[in-house]
Amino acid sequence: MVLSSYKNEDKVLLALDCIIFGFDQEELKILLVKRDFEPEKGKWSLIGGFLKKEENLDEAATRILRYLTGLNNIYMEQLYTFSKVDRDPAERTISVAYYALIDIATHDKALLKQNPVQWFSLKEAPTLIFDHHLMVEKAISRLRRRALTKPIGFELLPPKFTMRQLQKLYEAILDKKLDKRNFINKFNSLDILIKLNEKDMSSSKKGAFLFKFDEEKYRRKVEDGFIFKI
Amino acid sequence: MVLSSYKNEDKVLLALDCIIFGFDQEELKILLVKRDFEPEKGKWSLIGGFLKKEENLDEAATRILRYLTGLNNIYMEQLYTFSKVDRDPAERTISVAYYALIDIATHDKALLKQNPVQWFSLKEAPTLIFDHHLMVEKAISRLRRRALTKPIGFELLPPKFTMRQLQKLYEAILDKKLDKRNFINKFNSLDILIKLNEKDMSSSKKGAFLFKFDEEKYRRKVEDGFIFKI
DNA sequence: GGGAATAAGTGTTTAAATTACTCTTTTGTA
DNA sequence: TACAAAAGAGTAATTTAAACACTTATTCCC
Repeated sequence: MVLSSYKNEDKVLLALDCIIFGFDQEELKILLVKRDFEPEKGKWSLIGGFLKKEENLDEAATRILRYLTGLNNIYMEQLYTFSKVDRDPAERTISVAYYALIDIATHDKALLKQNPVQWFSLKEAPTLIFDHHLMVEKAISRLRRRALTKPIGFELLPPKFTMRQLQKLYEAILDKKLDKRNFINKFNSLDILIKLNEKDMSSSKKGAFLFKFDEEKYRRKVEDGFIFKI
Repeated sequence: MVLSSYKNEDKVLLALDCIIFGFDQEELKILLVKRDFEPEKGKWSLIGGFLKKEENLDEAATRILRYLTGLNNIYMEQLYTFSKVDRDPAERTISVAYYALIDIATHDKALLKQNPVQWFSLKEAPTLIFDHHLMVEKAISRLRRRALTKPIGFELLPPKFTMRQLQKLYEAILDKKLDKRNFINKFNSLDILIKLNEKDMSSSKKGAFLFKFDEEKYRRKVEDGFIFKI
């Protein structure tokens, strides 16, 4: 059985579901869609789709996300494959979960065109169909760990951001308050940010300097054995 | 397409492949099988099989492993799902990789009955079929990270082991030398080992005390917020 | 124009964790 | 009985993490 040819094996439907994280300067959000077909029509769900014969999973996830947001170049990562026998009551499907990170401010216009999708704060998200809550839970815990060892947080911010925004993002991801001075000292010691000669005046009278992530410098440091660890 | 019913979607073959790690008191090994069917008949491969309609992936991985080793209660964890379109030249298959940890000494007899399987040291393993080398690579890096934050190493040791054996295991997993005193101090401070009133006399004249992992104590500590970190 | 309000920006001290490091003990075997 | 072979045990130095509070710049309002 295990060691035999595979002519007579069962085939299955392979779905993909995307946990799309966004950040709005205050809290982490996820993008959900109101399902417009059975089963579970009218309920909130992760964005999903099915794998096609001619594509691999990363490509399928990208296609599904682009179909929804109209955007390429989104950070995505495969999360886990969910396979409970009756997870979808309509038909046996296995679902590979991906998570994506996008900056809400930059991408909101494209999304707003799509009627049935909506951002929900993590803490106020509605009940989801199937096992989607498990997927979200696992995605949060992966994001939390990943944010400490890879600079993926920048995917959730605009290209230029203040230190305050960066700190608030990490506080949202880790769900705990951080000390301002320690945070800034730590990040400065990593030496992967470029301080711009520009201030953001929207949040204070003094104005806060804008920074951007120095992707090239980061890459070079990694090549030299540097490990990002906040 | 994404938001439509799923009557007409493509179905695929869903395979599983298991990276089985073992430890023989000196180095990390993986268990491979000589493939006895086409394609790639006669070449070395990970242990694999296909998902059946009535089981989920964890169950399938357990079944496949039991079929091979005759054993239950093996530590297994889902690793990643591989989906390159032409990864299997015979037919489009998606493969979910699992990795398992077993103590070679305890389980070797059962394995020896199975002719086509063989242990290979990681550094001397033969070329593998398909994308199995990617699976192994990813499994090693997962194991390496996991071993630092979960006491999974004990799965690779006999129930009773010496401090020396434990250290050698960690050295094998992390692929670097560790300082004997620091290692022992660190582990003692975790306070999850039971020192037995028994010595292993096989490796020295003085004899080395045997220890065992206190699973119950570990569980209780975790409940109190303890995080294993070596 | 002066003062109040608001958030930005900045270092030091203390505690904790990690690393580096070597000699003595035990006991079986020659 | 002495030699070989691995076990066992503690301290000092360094690095990293955590706690902590005041000054500065600017706008807005009076």
